[in-house]
Order: sequence, then C-alpha cells, then structure tokens
Amino acid sequence: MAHWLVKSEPASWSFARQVEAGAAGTFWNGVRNHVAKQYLMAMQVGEQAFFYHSNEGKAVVGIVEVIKPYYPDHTDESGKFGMVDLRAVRDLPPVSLDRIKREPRLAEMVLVKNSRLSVQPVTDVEWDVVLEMAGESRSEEQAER
DNA sequence: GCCAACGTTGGC
DNA sequence: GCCAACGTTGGC
Repeated sequence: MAHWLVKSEPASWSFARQVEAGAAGTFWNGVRNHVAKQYLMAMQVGEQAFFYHSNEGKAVVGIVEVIKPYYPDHTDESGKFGMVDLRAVRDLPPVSLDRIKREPRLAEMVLVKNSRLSVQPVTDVEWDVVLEMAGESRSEEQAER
C-alpha cells in the first residue's frame, strides 16, 4: 500500500483537532493544486499518511488513515477539486523538518525537494525511516497491525 | 499559446 | 516580516 504525507498549518487545522474528530474522521478540503489533486485521487481507503504541521511546529506529528476515497470538495466553487476523508490513527513523537533535512536517507523526500506541495507521496523506505526517527522500530509498527 | 504580473505558501 | 519558489491569471 502506498504511503502519503499531508500538510496543515496547525492554526487552521491541527493534529489535535483531527484526533478530536475521532473515528468518524473529517474531510480534507482546501487542496487547490493539480499535482496534489492527482495524489488525492490515487489514495485508497486504508492507506496511511503522515500528518505534518507546517509553519508552526514544522514536524511530522501523527499518522492518519484514508477512510473515504476522492469525492468533490463542496468548498471549491470552481468544481475542479476534490478531497478525501481522513481519521487520526495515532500521534507520533514529533520528527522535525530540521532532522528530516539532516537525514541522508530522506534527501529525496518531496517534503525536502518541493516544500510547497501539500499532499505528497512517501516511499516505503522514507516511511520506515521517519518512524524510526520517531523512536519506533518497524517491528513495533507491524506488531500493531 | 506565450509570458508578465500577481497571489500564495512556507521556510527562514 | 521577508522573500524564493511555485501556480495561476489574463492580455496579447
């Protein structure tokens, strides 16, 4: 399964609020970029994404899961863009952008290469490295499933 | 269809 | 608060 990373400014939507939304989750609206849209459309139910706080915090702070595939974004007047529904899975000990940039195995991460893209793919290797940096071993992660 | 002007994002 | 990078808009 593919892995992703979604970004949000905590001032507008924080991981804490995502957690408060509970198992029912919430829609991830507001994407107005065609590249990000392509990734949203590629997301499958059950796939997981890192939740990244931009501007304030600048760190991966949790994991969310796709619970509803791509559908129209009712807040988009142009009708061109859509969204998915996400629910919080669990929080992570924050992995800061600073540490990500200093990790050679993450040098090709989209977060490093194209910091403005708000929805990004994450490779399996990058996913594991970030989890490792959060202090979780792969075996722990797999034991949880 | 090109490209200058403008707006937005997000790191610093 | 600044500004680089990137997207979008609109005149031609």
